[in-house]
Amino acid sequence: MGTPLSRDPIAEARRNWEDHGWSDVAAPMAAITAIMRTQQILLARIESVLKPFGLTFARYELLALLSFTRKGALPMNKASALLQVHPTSVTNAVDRLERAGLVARSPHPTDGRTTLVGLTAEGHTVAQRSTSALNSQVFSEPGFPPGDVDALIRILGDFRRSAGDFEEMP
Amino acid sequence: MGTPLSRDPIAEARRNWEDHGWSDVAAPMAAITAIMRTQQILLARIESVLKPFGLTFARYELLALLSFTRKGALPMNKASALLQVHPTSVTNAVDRLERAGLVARSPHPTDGRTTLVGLTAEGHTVAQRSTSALNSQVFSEPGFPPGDVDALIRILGDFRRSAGDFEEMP
DNA sequence: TCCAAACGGTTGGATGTCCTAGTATATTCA
DNA sequence: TGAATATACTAGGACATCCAACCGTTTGGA
Repeated sequence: MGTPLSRDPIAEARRNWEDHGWSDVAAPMAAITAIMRTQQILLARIESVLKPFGLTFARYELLALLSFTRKGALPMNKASALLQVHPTSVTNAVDRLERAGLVARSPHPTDGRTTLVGLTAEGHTVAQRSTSALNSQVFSEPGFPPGDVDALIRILGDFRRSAGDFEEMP
Repeated sequence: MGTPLSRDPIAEARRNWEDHGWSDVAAPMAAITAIMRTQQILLARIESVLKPFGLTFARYELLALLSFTRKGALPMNKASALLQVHPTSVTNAVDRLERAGLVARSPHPTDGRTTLVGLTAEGHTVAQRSTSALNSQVFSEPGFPPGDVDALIRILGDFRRSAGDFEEMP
């Protein structure tokens, strides 16, 4: 995040789209590009808060997910489904968290294909502390006023449902 | 995007946050997580459309940016500023596009530090064709109704301005 | 005129994404 | 009962992100 540009590059792109005769898709293009940029900004903020815990957002999400389960453990395929990432991304995160001593793999008691990933005591502590940090440093000042937060939840919930993420009705 | 989950994992996470006493930040957390997931879905759609052109979104954005300049060329530092990515990301993209014959580097006429990156004839063609494909396959059916598109543009524009992206007032 | 500071771009590295392909295990169906 | 199919997870790889550090060039000020 260097010095601000004097003009909004996405508004500029939208004008370019309109100038080229693509007016009917200029607004969706701008909205989608704005989502990309907003994610990038938020990810950078989140990662700077997590860095002192030795975490990235991907690793944090797995720790947080585990911390909300009853036993602090999940089958890896379940983690992949709930985090909505490819199984190889879960393998990567578990590898790194295991190496850091925050989780441990264990075999499933009855299914030889399945590996459980569970929080260690230290993993539980780091999950709690990093969540506190995110709550106070990112989520309490998200950069959106409350009305916009509610609008985003509705708009992006509708989008995710229509994209096939889940079936729950509002 | 496998089979839909029966429940919205982000709504679930929000309930977890509320159950743990973090009600005041549960909604922003859900909004931010939804932005992350929405970006991921959109990126996957965009990349599947670009794949037949041998492009990724990062490479496409650079080609598109160049195609809107007068001479089809820009200094690399300018590209970095306008695309809002780190200079090393531009180096990476230029390397790959140059290798594919879609752009070429050239020295700046008067500033020995500066490298220009310009579209080749083939790069120009690929930029046009891939933009057409995105317009017809992604931007014409973004997954958001028009009212939501306008709301996103306003909300995310306000966010990006307050994050220091640009100074232009609405 | 010279030097320190800044700029531009690269290199090497860490990280995480998903793809393809492989192996081990479980399930289903004939 | 056995074979085909499906599932779970991994390995190797391509890709793109940004960080830290470096080198060459330009700029500005003493």
